[in-house]
Amino acid sequence: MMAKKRSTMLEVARLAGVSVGTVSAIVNNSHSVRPHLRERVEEAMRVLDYHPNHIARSLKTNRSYTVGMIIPDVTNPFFTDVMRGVEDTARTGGYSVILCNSNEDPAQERTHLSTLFARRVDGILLAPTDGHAAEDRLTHRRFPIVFFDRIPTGFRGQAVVAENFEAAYAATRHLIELGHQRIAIITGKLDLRNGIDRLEGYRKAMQEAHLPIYDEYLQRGDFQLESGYDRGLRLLKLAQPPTAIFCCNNKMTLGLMRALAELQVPCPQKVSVLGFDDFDWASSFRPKLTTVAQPTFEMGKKAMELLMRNIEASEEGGEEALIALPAELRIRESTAPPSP
Amino acid sequence: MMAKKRSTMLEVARLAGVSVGTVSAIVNNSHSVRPHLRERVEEAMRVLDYHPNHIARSLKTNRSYTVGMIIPDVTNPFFTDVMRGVEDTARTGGYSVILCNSNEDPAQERTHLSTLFARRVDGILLAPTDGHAAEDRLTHRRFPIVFFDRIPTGFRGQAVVAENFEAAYAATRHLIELGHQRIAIITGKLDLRNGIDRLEGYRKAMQEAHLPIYDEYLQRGDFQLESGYDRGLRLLKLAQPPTAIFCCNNKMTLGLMRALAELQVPCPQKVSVLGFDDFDWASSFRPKLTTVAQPTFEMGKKAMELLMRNIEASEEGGEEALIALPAELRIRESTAPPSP
DNA sequence: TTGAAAGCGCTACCAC
DNA sequence: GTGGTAGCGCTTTCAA
Repeated sequence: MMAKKRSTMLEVARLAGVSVGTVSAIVNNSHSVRPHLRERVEEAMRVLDYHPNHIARSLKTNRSYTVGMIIPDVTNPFFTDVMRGVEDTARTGGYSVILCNSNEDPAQERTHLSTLFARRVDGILLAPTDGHAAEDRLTHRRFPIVFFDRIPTGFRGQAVVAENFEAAYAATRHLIELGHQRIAIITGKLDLRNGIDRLEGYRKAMQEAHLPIYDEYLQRGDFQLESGYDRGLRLLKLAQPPTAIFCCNNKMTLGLMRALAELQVPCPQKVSVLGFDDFDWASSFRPKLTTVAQPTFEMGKKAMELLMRNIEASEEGGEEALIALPAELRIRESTAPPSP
Repeated sequence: MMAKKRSTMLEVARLAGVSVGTVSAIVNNSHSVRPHLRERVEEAMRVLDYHPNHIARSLKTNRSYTVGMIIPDVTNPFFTDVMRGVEDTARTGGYSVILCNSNEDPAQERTHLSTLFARRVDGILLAPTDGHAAEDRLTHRRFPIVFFDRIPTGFRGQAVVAENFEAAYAATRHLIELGHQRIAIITGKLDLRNGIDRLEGYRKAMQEAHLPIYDEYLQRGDFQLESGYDRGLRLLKLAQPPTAIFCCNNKMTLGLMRALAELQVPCPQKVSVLGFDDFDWASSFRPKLTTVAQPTFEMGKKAMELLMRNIEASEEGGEEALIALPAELRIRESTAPPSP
């Protein structure tokens, strides 16, 4: 069941009684063609069900108009929301995107990276699984690559992220203003700058308010559901449990909520929960989750725009660019003043 | 910041003092080459950091080793779970997958379809947004395409789906056995076979139990969150509301739960909820959701395997194939006997 | 076993 | 504005 033989530009040209150059001009809108010719050509394309052969074009132009996007977790709505922004922008710019899932596994990330190079993608969008992706980047230096959401510590290059520090600061402030004093945090991976920045935002707010940060209140997670569940359990079983928990991403927040339910700890009556990342489902929860909403679609859009500029730029362009997008605190029902 | 110029097969050939044919033979292992030549060539490839140009090969062989996958909603974990199965299998077979999001919009679906054709993907995996995709398929007859999850009514071709009828029947039976008599359903799109089959499974169980199906209890949704919310509200505000609701996909179930919360209707005390599609988050809910779990990863795997066979098959193969995978009822806390 | 050469379908350049 | 044509890098005959 092979694809049936497709018609070529030459066939279209013959049927319309013009040259391939003219057909090409019409397909690419490269220069103007007299209306009646254009019409005839368009008719011929319709008749022959002509679809331009992208492969041939790529060979000639040395551009595949395809980019690769590697994300750590396809089942996380944060990343798929970003993907929507990427795809939207890509389509507008005439690019397709090959989506790869690294499953939070550095080895899979590497494999995908080299597959993408072999496929001659014009550029790559990457949310790395750990802090070592920079090395890969160096290996392929001068190749258009834009990081998003997550960037390795000490990274220099092009990236689009949220204002993680500011957002975490604002989130913690909200908890403090509610009257909480015993505020815990479940952090993300700390070899990634978003993980660190969120922790630092929390730290600054706590210090400013002269609130102590107990070691047991600082739980290190890894952005995955299990770690939220596990650290949550640990926190709740403390002799002196926190009255509020700031949880650094959506998956971990889900795990945390599971832990609360299991221990029958009422939220927000007994403990307030504030999660990073908003998602469709956050407001379907009981209680509705208070969250920090990142501008996901926007992040994808900006990242893809940056990448396209990057690709289109001449050999020169190696300029660094770190775009930080503001996030928004959405106060709902999972945060409340501590019970007396 | 263009990718740096890559070396070509001709350059390798020259450096090694052989012809391009010989280099090609070595790269593809197509026929044997004398050891000392092979060595010289391999050395040259190393020196020049040669990577075969996949694009040029595709142009010649008319195979891109890329497939397209079109799903209606990237943010729906059901589809991304299927995607994981697809990607896994694709990688093993040497294929890459271009993921496209139609956003439940037939127009976007069409656009993607033609982009994919232009890119000369070797085949397509499709979960259509409506019942008309078949037409497109006819247009591109003999092109390897495998449907999954959703298939247009009256469709003939290759597809992988869940045993929707059986699963819906079992789900409804569960509700009936719990003692419910007033059981409502929020259906999916009814021009898609999965939507219909789930409705029919429900219908059969109801009829067998001699339970009436009131018109107001049969609410037609469209697989999107809003419709679950809206139909849920409608159902709950009925003079005689149902004591159990069977909701035909995950997104709508979320909407339904939101409606319940808003109206402060306790679940399962006042009304039981049984949702189609299981997902990570289902068990983080309060109450934990009783669901029908489809074998998502498996579905992706099977669909990709079918597609690859399809692609590899000679012109002959037009055999139809409808693979139906069993689904599993996961009883948790959102279903209980009706209150007296 | 190896080399020479003809394209794959398209773009881009140069005449006209 | 339009047509002719030379490749892009590779695979694949066909001779030698």
